[in-house]
Amino acid sequence: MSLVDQKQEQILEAALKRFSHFGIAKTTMTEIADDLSTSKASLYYYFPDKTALVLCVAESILSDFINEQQQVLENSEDFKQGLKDLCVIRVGFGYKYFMMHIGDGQSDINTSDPKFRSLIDGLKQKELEFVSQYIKRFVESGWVKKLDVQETAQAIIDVLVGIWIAEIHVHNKSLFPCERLFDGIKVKSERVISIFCDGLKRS
Amino acid sequence: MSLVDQKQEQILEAALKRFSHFGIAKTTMTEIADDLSTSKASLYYYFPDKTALVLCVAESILSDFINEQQQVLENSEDFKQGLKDLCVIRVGFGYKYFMMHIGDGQSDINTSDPKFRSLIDGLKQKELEFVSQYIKRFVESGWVKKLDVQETAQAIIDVLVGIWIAEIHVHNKSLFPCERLFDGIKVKSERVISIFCDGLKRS
DNA sequence: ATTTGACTAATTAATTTAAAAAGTCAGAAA
DNA sequence: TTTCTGACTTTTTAAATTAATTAGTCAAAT
Repeated sequence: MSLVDQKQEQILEAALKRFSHFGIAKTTMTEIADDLSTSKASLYYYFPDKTALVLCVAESILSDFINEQQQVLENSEDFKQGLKDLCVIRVGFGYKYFMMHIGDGQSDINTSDPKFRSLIDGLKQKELEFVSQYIKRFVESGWVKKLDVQETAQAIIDVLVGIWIAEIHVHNKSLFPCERLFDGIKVKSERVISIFCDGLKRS
Repeated sequence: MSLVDQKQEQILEAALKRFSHFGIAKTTMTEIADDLSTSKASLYYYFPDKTALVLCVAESILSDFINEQQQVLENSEDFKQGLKDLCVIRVGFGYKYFMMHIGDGQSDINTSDPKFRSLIDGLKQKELEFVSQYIKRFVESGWVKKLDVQETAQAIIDVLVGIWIAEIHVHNKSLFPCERLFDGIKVKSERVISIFCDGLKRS
């Protein structure tokens, strides 16, 4: 890893700390520079602007998010349990990075930025693919009945995203994430996934 | 019906028209009065304040909403079809009264108003009850397997609300409701309900 | 090649001012 | 007596102005 890359890594790390604690909007470039005992101008030597920095951090978090989910599904031999584990990972990430408001609407990120959009779209694509793949595996093993795997995968994702957003929305009075909120999301998601899986089982 | 009641009805009707077209915030008491060729002060003879008027309108809409859903379920002999019809009714109301933003977050209504809260809570209670009742009927008929009906009813509602809010959220760039958005909600809801029902079927 | 202090430009926040809407009331009309 | 209204006050909301902060630049230094 080159020296430039190392420095970039340090900056990303420092930015991530601030972003995940205070949110993107409440983090200034000067603060990140100060944390690294360097100057703001120096940051601009490594990143063209704040948006690029934010995008790098978001990309790092989100690809971890997606990869962990993929791994959990790939290593699961129990269809229902695999999807429940998926819920746990999703909630864990949501709790950890809540302040960044990546997923929900009140985002600090400019969600219409084409670079951000294409990042999100790519990850959604990948997510749809590995959930489809997961279902396909269990269709082939005979546990799940024959169906349109992609459509079904999309339905599962829709449900999880839906419960997620609805729950955050309803308990929105509290600006900060509380464990109770995320526990609620976990419980509801797992409950729905359970029924859902029964509906996919070969009868 | 007394003369006072009649006048109140007229006011509610006029208010509903404006509210559902322009939203609550963009409707003034003077405009409602003008529509009825009367004076603003006159409105205040029949309603103590704007909030009371809004609450009356909301109550009228929402109880219709709930009652139509209840009727559809009560008259359904096909478990899955009944729930799909429920989706259709929900989407229809959403489309009709979208501008009032009753359900979603960006509400023109002060959602923390205790009177509004108790109205909502009461209706949610009722909704949970008749969905539970619906499931119970099909458990007893043997079509649905034995399960905690209330928990299951809540899961169905969570899913429908979730898809609803998530979809509005994602396509939020368009300030106004478009048919495509609500078609999307309908399709996704029905798709999920279908799988869900299979999961509840006695095997 | 990398860093920096001192700079400008663009955003955001705070303050003030003006406009609009909510809400009141004494007295008129039915 | 019940219902209605114009003229009024109070409260909210919107627009305009100003001040402060932050993003982003650059010539000079390391």
